[in-house]
Amino acid sequence: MTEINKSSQQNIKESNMRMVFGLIHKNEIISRADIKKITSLSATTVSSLVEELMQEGFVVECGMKQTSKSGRKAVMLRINSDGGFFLGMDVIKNAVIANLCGLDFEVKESIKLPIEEGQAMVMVMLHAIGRLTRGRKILGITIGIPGVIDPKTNSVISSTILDEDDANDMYLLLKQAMPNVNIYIKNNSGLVALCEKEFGCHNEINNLVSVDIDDGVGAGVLIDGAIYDGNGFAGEFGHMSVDFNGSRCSCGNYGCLELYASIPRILDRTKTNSLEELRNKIDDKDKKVLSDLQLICRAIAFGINNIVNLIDPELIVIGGSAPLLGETFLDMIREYFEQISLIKNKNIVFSNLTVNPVALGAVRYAFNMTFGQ
Amino acid sequence: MTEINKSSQQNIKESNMRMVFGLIHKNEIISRADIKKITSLSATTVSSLVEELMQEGFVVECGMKQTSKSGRKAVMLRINSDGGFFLGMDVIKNAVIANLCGLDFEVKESIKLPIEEGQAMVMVMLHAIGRLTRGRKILGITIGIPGVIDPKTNSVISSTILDEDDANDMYLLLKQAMPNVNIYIKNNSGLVALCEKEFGCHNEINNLVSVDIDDGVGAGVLIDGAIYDGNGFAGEFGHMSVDFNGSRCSCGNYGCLELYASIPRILDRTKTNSLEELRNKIDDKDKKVLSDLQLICRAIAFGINNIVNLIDPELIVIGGSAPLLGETFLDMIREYFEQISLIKNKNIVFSNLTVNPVALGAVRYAFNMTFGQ
DNA sequence: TCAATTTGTCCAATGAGTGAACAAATTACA
DNA sequence: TGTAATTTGTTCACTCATTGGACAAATTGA
Repeated sequence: MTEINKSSQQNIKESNMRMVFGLIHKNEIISRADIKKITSLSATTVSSLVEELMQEGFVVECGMKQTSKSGRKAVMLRINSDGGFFLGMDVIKNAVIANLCGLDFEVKESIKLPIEEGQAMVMVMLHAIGRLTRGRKILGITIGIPGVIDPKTNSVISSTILDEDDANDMYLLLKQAMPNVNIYIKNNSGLVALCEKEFGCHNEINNLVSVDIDDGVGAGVLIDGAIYDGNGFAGEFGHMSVDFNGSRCSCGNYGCLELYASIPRILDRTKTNSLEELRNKIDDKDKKVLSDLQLICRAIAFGINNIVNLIDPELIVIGGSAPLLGETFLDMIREYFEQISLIKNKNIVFSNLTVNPVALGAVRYAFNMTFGQ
Repeated sequence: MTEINKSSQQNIKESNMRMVFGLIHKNEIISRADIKKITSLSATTVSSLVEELMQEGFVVECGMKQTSKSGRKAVMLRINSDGGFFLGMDVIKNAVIANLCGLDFEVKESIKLPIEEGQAMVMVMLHAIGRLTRGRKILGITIGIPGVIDPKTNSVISSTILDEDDANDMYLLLKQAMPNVNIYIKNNSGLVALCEKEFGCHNEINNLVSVDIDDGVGAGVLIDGAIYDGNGFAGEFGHMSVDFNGSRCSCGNYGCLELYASIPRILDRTKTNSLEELRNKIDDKDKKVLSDLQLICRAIAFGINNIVNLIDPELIVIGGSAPLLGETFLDMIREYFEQISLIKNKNIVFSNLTVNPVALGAVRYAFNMTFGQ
């Protein structure tokens, strides 16, 4: 028999509690009366929900403030940033980066542990978790991995950087170490997309694609505010083809975007040795380099246009190392895009995040799973 | 101030009511006791919800049946197929096709009204609505349109077949004629995708893309069981490029899939005059035709692979006129796909629907909006 | 100083869901 | 045939989240 989720009074309370918490979180400081006005919950309900949030240590009162022309001052409420902590991890080829954040998403502590040759990756992760979580109220942990994860079982199906043992046992070993904490394993590209939505200063955009240009080319897809994984393989943007007569890629496809637009390929084609050198030549308007970049930017524009023609997101954010190349590079992409696109004036921007977007996205993911987006 | 939706007891009831109705609908006949077991609602609640559904005329009792080894027979429940009606419309270049269905989705009545030169399309639609709805309890109407619709206002932003007046006033005029009925205006490709999910015999698949190959090439995107419109332009699959060195398309892009895979282009390239002729030549293993089809099928495979690398749906359903070409055609596409894909054994099938998928999808959309999916 | 306003708590009432008790219907078996 | 066991579905008293009204406290303005 199928299991179905019935609704009960607990659902109402949880949902309203999340809403109230979300409001306090978003508004920095707010009074019970204003929460009542915004939510149209009754004063009684607001008071009782706030009371419970204070009991749990998530919310604190912070003085009185005049909020209207006349009448009694209001007691202001704010998040207690130390009321609970989330841990977000970015697992890369030879290191594990772990950030610990409070409820205000400020990074309280951050460590980067190298992974030595032959060392089991999971052990390094456990070490990082041990160091950051000691004695703290941990509400959730998210691990960002380059690879395919089965969303149902949390198991890593395939990854370019994990060996089989690491992939198989990861979730269980982590869960064993932190049995009372929710642990999420997510593809890193999706976390970047979430980070862009939540911290990228794009206001209230819920459908976006983040394009990551680095050693490889990937994409994170955000739909209705949530990371979209498809069957686990969503976001393999680097292996979208823009030329079915192009050369063969290691993935088996022909004319993949990654063959044009990964950083190594870009350096190769422009005959430069580093991003700094390339950036300087772009800024110096080096004719040869600008001409070499044409094909690259055109390929990227075709890739983005293919995304737009399929899922028409509100925003495309280009991140990874690409922003280091400067606005000229972006403008070239935009120009090609406008030439070929059915939908004009699409919002295509560089990421303006200065933090590690995987680790911070990971923290935010755990937060959203705990408190609702 | 932002408006936010609070939860109340009414939400619980509505949600549970939908669940119970959905169960009865899905199981054809079922007893209160079985509903209790499946939902884990209390017997009291099940009885009271069923009572209300019967009052509204959506559900009827239909005799007793032994459902277990021993004990009292159970009173069986089923949907009252005449308890309410939905109207779904497929608006094409020169005609309006309207289907009226009861709660069992059987087509009770269907009409196709031609649109004469110079006639206002909305008038024809109103005429169809008038004829089919008279004296019936209408629960919802969905109009399927080839074009871009603003999901917030229900207004048609652009369409290849509607003139400006028709596009602007459509929703308001329809609403005026049927003020008490919910009216939805949706892009036709999305409705096809929904129809495939609900009636295409693909069990429990919630992420799929339907590819429509006809005069044009389009796609409907279904994500988590719901039609995904993006900003309104999602599904312009025909203008995905597979060759950035290809010839220019009327849309401004180069190497669009539509230049290879629309039915007119297919007939053109294979030098045949009709789909029947082409089908016969394929079945006769005409070497020339099979060779001409290679490029077409390869282009389609590249397009599908691009979809898969971006959103990795569980299933790709190819519909429109393409299934008339037979399994050989599909196998050629699959073969090319396997050669180039990162993700193997993707489910790519022909549509097996024999009904008008836009009109039926439209009915289902209105149903889902009323009773929840 | 008093009226008006605003904040936030207390209290009785509403309504959705629950579990226990129970009557009715049916099978199994002595 | 009669009785025990099982199953179905209803009635009733109870729980819990939310609500609206009453009310006290705090504050402004006249």
